Amino acid sequence: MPPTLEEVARLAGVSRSTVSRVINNHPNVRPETRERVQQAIRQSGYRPHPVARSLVTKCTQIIGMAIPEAVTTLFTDPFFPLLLRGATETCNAHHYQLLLSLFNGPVGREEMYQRVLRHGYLDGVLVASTSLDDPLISNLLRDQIPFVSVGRHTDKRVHYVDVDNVSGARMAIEHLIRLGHQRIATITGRLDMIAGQDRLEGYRQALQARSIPVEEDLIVEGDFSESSGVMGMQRLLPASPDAVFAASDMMAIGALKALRQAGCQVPHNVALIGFDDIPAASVIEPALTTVRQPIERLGSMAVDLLLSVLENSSEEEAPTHRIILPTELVVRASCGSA
Amino acid sequence: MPPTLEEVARLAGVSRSTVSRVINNHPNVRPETRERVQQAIRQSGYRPHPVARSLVTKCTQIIGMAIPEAVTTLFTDPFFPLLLRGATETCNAHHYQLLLSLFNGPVGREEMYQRVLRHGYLDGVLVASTSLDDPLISNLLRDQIPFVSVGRHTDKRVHYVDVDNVSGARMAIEHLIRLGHQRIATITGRLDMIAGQDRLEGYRQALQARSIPVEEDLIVEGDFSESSGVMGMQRLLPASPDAVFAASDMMAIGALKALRQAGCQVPHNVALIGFDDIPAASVIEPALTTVRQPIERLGSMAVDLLLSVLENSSEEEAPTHRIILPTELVVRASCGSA
DNA sequence: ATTGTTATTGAGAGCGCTCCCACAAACTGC
DNA sequence: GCAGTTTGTGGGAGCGCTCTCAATAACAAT
Repeated sequence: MPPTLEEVARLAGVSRSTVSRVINNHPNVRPETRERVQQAIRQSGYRPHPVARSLVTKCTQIIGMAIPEAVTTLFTDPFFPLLLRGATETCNAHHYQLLLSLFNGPVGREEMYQRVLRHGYLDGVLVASTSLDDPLISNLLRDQIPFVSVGRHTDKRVHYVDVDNVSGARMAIEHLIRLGHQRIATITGRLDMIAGQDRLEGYRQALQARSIPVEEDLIVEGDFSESSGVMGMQRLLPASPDAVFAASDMMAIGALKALRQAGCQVPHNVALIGFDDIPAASVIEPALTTVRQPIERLGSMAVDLLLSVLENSSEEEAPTHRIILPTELVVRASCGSA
Repeated sequence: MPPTLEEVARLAGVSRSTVSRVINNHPNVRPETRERVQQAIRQSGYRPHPVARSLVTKCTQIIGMAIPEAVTTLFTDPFFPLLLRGATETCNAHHYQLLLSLFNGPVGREEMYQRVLRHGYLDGVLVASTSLDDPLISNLLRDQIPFVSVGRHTDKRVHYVDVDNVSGARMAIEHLIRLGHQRIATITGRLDMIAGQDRLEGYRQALQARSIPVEEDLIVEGDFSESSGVMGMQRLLPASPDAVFAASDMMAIGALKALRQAGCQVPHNVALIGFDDIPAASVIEPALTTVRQPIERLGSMAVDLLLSVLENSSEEEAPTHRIILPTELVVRASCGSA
């Protein structure tokens, strides 16, 4: 049985309250008393019982990371592990804990929501990779649970952090234009996710900025997965693009396979560019030019933002925070060189 | 303010105790009463407060996943995400939660241990990818915190789940032998980790079973990382092996790069085989023959085992559980065909 | 010396729940 | 019909902590 406050108090010859003050660094404790109490704490090996503390303070120092479906997709690329890593590191630094909630599909989603998020142990929630109409977001808003979305969201009330997908995609396309490509196609990501939309938007913006017409038959919709890259590329072939921007590296890899099958050389016949910079991108032949995102920092900033939201949650209406991190073009072999 | 037991009780015209019985499915509640209480629960939208409950039951329904350093390594391959996925899924099924504790390096390790594991919210802990002498394990044993190791451990008291690394490696080598290779080299994993040792052991066993002498200059030590694969291969080249077994796919990819640089064709001059079956394995050229492990099941079984340990923790001395899952050889292009 | 102020401490309530115990009511058996 | 169960219910203590409030001690100001 671990020692309790009471026992430490007895050991130090003071009251429970005084020990509590020492533990929580309250002022108004005489230095001698403080020292005596600390001695008793050390001697007894006392550690505060977090559950008991939470019961009265109403906060657990635990935040949740909620990831709705799409789990299978997520696990094939390093987005998720890196995000997690950034988040846990920042959590550690602030003495918070991270609780992982992967919602595996819509089955039991509502039950899970109720059990885990609504009334759970959590002080706040990080929400990653939701589609735009995900009920999770609206539920959290309705129940007034403090949360931060990893990924831009259109609802005005949602705090979020995101990478600059629009300008990342624009950079990719501008690079292709600089290399002299004219018929630039794109395989988009899921268009019910804001990242998919934004990368497409960047594609459009870059072309328009150079007054290159946007041809709808150079745009096919994918879902970020490799197989959708294969299929997308196959549908794109008749339009004979001279460059392809895939909205994810996995799709770029799929496109590469499809191109090979069709007897097209990359970058000789068709230039190829991806998005994400997954480890495989530098390993495949030819190495993939792509857009890198600061995912780890994204996770880290998401936690920081959530903690600041938590801090001000009692205050008057705080403004909604929106943080956008820059992306970076990583030039490799897959689109040749100028 | 969410409703409490007390309020539900008042609403149903019964006592707190009776509502508690209904919630916890105790028998000895008259059906009519039970119905009336359930009505009140529904009406008030009551949900039990997990923290308050934990304070008295002494369990939180939360288990921790502790991963000591090596985080960087871990995040480059899909071991970690898959393990996490298997674990969370099983947790969900049992209405447990998973708390993630990544120990980023030895800095603050002790502090972290104290804060998170020793006196924390956790009912039990899953420990993954420790080295054999990791103080984490001995600390957990000393403090009698229920835990399960993901990865075999030599201490008799440690419950663990693992994949059969020995037989996986043996299968790989046997495959190479079947293809007629004689000078089979290996780049080992970290030999302070049991997985590294076991894969080397499998290599040895397979050779000895066919009475092929084990030459020490055909064995170089790596650390699972790509760069150690490059370096390992370079050191191996003078011994002119005709086949190489890398104890991880990342190292195999590194070895491939080194071989290419040295002007060696895979599989033409040298056969190459990896371990893990990471996504990149099927993408690179030539596609990598490798040993696949049921990682997701590993995570799932680890949780199951931990929960059963938790259940019997009050019982008399329960036996130590050791679970070994089979691995599977995935034949691709990198070691040619018979 | 007397009042006012501030630093230091302890007592006690209470967070929302579970669970033991007591009690009443209903039921058994001889 | 009365002791001896069994079943359903409520009262109350208590889990380990925080926090308000009152009490005391110490000290400055009049």
